[in-house]
Amino acid sequence: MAETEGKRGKKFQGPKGTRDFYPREMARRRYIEQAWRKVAIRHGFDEIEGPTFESSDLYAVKSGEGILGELFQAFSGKSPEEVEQVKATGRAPYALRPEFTPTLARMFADKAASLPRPTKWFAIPLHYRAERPQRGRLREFLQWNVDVIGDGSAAADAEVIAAAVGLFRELGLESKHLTVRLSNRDLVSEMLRASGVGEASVPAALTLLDRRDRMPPEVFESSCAEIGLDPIAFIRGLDEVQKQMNEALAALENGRANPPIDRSSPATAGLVALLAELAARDILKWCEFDFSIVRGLAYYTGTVFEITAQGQRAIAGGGRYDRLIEMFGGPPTPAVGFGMGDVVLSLVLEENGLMPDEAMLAEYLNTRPDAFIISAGGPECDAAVVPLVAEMRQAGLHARRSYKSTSKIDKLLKDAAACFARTAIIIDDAYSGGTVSVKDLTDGTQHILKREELPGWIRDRRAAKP
RNA sequence: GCGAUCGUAGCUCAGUUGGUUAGAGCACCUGGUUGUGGUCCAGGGGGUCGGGGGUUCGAGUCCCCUCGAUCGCCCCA
Repeated sequence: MAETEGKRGKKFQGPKGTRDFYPREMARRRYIEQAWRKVAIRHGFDEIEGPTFESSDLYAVKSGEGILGELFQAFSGKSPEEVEQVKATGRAPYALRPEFTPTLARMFADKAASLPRPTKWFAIPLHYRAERPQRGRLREFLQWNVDVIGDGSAAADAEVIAAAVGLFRELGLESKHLTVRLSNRDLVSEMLRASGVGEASVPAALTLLDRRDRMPPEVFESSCAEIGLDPIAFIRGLDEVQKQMNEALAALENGRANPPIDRSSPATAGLVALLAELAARDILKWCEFDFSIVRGLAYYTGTVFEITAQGQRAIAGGGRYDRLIEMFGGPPTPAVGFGMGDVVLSLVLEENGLMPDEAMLAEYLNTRPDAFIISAGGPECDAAVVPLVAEMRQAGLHARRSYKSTSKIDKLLKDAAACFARTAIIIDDAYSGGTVSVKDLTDGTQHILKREELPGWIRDRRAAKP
């Protein structure tokens, strides 16, 4: 049961696959959100946001059956027709957003005429998927979406990948922790056609390749046979091109001359162009080609990639979707982007000891109190605490005090340290003369100051610290 | 949607072959009455053992159902 009857009334559990964010967890969440936002802005992306729920039809436009089955559906229940529709069809008129790309495509299509090319957008929305929760996968999660719209060049592909790598660098992750695995659907499709797969069977073949690792070899082979593909020869050919491309990547990274690559294929030429763009952004060492990456979604067109850490599900995934804006009623517009979830990212950070402790989070998130005011005298000193806190706050400082009933200085100072206050303002008998003692809790030094000097002194002191 | 394991205070756990008012550490609160920072001492609040049902003289301890978490399958936007 989700609720239990206790002496005090009902007790509820949170819904399956959701998280409660107490201050400690919230600080970690803010840390990730802030890094996402900071890095996206640094890379020239503007933040957008859309509704938490959309018309179900929006997700039906480009999705397969499986995806619709994972939707959290929503309806107002206000009109009998609506309720009837849900009963009859099992489909509600709205759904909580399972991904952001349809919203983004809709938003772009609506204002396409007035938007610059390229348009660079990012978002940090909550997403909802009615899946069975597992490690690294919940039913409600945050996802960082980064997209370049209106630029079909390899430069745009590299631009979004560079943003992902920039995020990893911001958080202290290194190329040894993560790999950006690159592929290209056009290249794989081209090779499929060259191997005798009919045009109509190419999408099925891509899906097959995507699932290759998750099915028994016999099944894979028989399925290949059905669409006229010789799996052994094809995989060998694919591996050969992959090897060539990875050699080219290594050569470029080490500043050696490019080994000869067959550039007669437009797709191969595209990959070479992508390499040059990645090199220009100094992120080659994070990347490698892996043509087994196909991505499940049908709407991907050219470059596709996944970012993985050892032993984890993908931390991010994305690619080029040049047809999607058009499908949502906009002009033909190339686009590329990726999504990165907070759940796996958190796991990877924790696994590598890169999640900051409470004190570091307070510093990074700027939540350390500037001043913690305590009384060290008689009742008149006690009475001065609240007015002084108010005074500091009016001066724009983050001021706190203790809510304990004790008058023991050591316990009050402990209270100050517990919230990582930068200074403790100690009101003692000198207060009637207009001075207080200020203890700098970061270095232990203590100073006598006039009351009116406090805000300026605290600010200067704070600015002087690294 | 399927299978496996687990579920005792806010957290980490202990609870002998079922037996008196369920324990510890940490955290939290209050004291140790003029005292300067993660010490020390004493005291206190807080669990009816995820929830429901059953077996039994008696269940946290056995059985069934259910909720949740974890791992795998499906799926993975």
